[in-house]
Amino acid sequence: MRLIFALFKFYRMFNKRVKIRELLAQEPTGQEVTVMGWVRSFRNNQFIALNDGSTNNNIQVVAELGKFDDTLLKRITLSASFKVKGTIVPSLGKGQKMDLNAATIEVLGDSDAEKYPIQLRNRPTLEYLREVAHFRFRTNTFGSIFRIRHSLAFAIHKFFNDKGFVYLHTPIITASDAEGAGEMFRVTTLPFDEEKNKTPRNEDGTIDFKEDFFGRPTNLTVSGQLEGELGATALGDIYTFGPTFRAENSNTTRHLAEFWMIEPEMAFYDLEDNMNLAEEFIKYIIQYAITNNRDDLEFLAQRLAEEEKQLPQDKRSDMGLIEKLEFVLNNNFERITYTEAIDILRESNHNKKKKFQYPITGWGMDLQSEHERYLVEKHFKKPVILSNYPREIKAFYMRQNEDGKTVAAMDILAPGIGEIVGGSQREERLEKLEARMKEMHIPADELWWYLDTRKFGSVPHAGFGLGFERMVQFVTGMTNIRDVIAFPRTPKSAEF
RNA sequence: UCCUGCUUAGCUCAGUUGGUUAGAGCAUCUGACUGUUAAUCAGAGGGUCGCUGGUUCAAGUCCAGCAGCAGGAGCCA
Repeated sequence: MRLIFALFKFYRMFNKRVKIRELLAQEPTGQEVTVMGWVRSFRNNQFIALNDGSTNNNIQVVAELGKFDDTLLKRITLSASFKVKGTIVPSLGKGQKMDLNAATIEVLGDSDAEKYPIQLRNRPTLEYLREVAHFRFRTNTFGSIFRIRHSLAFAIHKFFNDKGFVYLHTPIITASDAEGAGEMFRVTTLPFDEEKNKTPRNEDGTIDFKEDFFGRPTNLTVSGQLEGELGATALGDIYTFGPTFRAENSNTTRHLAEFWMIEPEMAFYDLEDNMNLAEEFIKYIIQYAITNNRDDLEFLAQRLAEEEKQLPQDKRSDMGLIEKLEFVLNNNFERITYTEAIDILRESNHNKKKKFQYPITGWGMDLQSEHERYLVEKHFKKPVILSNYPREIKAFYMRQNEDGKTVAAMDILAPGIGEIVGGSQREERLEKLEARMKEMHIPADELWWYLDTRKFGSVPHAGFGLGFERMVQFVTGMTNIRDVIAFPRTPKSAEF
């Protein structure tokens, strides 16, 4: 019995695939292993750099000269896939600590080098890689980005789970058109062939949505917040983490038509509790990535440093990527009110020299990107939490402050990214909420279910939304949001 | 949606004031070499100059329209 077990163990040792990340952490002691992966480079007709996606580091497979026939060697091309069995020994070369001396090399899938769109030595641009998004995963840059993206997503669930939050799945398809968070994508099964006039019509010529799948107009969600509040006012603390859709014609480095958002919503929280949670949350997930993705962050830090070398001096960052993240961890976010922000901006030399494209007209104005950037990047040089905005420039559901002018809103602004979190304490007083909805022409009858939370055991509560891709941008240092999501959806672009 | 810019070989880019046959590096292919490290060396093939129209004896180059992409703005996360 013991012999069978030993044989089995030996068999497994020799045949079970080991991930390259695990293998490289071991010491080379002549162990027999099987690895599988894709060819990154084939040097000297003898050395195969094999990568399996578990890390940017490759295992160097040594195919001893004369041991394998030419027809096999010809098939070792960029991105071809292989199963290699052999022995791990200390490397004779200088670039790596171990070699895999191949006993057998088995082709899993050929890769026609003439047609393969990415040549790693060519330094393909990020723009080009977006056009071959199905292959950009095979580059070091995107390998690192997507492993970090995964870590951040996992850390988010861990953070909230450890705090006893309930992960709530709010709907992707919503009937509510009243959230006011931007243009929506219509969801319908109605035919829209205008020529044949198949679209069902009412007598007055408008479209008859009673014939539609849900019997009413429906859209893709722009936010799970309102539904989230229903959960929070029963379960206590909830968070959502799902896709969100905005049909805005936005062409910027920080907008997507389909993106992922985290929206925690907490009963019995006030604005300050909300800010404390958001700051702790952001620091936690950054710390998680630093602890668990050191190699990938170092790779991206180097990539960013090289990219910035091409920029003029004044556009380069003061800190390296990892330095920047550690700085964020080790310092409190600056907390100021909107009113204080306006004062700072008004008194700034930048304003006095009339360098703002949009002048500081005074209290009540909406802050432009350039103003936010000035506060975060020039004045404080760290993340800033802005709170208590004028009620006129904020959403209907935000809690009205006693001054009658402001609401208990808070935005977190991050250097290089801008607004990364938007949140508020919610208006829990029915009369105040209804009055505000009336002023802002929000149809109360469509939101009867939302208002009910204020009629039956209403409680103070608060929440915020964090744009996941913007967070990934901040951690990876990628300047374009399209490079931190696997398959970006932007205006005129939905390939793959 | 607005403003600005870009579009030349598989990729990254040169291409002068409009002038004969549009170049380079890398990649690819062929050969050589063999402890390489983005391997190296030699040779070869590879182009509808984004699309449509215009100006001109002549357009990669000038003009207009369109498309796509990028950056900035707005909207926002």
